[in-house]
Amino acid sequence: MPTPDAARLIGRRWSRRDFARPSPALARALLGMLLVRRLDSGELLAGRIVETEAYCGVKDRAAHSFGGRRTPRNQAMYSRPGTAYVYFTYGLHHCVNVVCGAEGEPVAVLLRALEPVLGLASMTRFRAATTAGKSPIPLRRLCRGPACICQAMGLTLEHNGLDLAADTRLWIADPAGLPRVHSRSVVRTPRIGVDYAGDWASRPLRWAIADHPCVSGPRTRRE
DNA sequence: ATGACGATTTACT
DNA sequence: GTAAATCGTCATA
Repeated sequence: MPTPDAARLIGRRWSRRDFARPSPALARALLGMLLVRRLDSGELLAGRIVETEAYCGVKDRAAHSFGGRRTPRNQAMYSRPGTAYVYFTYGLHHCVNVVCGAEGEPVAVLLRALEPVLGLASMTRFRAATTAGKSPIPLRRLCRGPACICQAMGLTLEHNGLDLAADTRLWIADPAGLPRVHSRSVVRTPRIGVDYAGDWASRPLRWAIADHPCVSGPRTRRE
């Protein structure tokens, strides 16, 4: 069971309307929020979101829903705002997205990095179990990268389609005790790993907290 | 039925 | 810097 301390830290859970906005707006708004997971054991895992990417639907060549493509894999993108879209890629990795926008509009925000907040020991175990790494994983690397988030939090296709606005195992929360992310410390860059996406590849649709040690990719600099 | 390819991570030269 | 790991998904036939 969550301790009173944990409950206070986690703060207000996001509801449906919090998710119902365009993906760039959501990508910015998610910075500083918590991704919270409750394990079957009752233990809580949580990480503060420090890096996101917006995917803009049918017109976005980098999006899985580009051109209105709708397949068994990406059908969660067409669900209500607040749905979790988890997909499997490269034969070994999972990534988690937050579906947003209007009902049925296939837009989403990819969670790329978290600062671990609760359940660090379990996250470390989950990561070690999937990576078979030799050296211990430093805290800043626990959730640095979209597939690392899923490893650390134990997210798989089982969690695809969960309703973050209602499910008891996975949700987004506005933390009570953590500082708000000021616009001065936010950087925007092109998205990572979408070089195939033509002119959409260079659009600044990645958001991150500048100079945060848990952010993936090249070092981000404050503007 | 077949083949190409990932919204990645890690290790290594 | 480059490459390997590894397989579900999707487009084509």
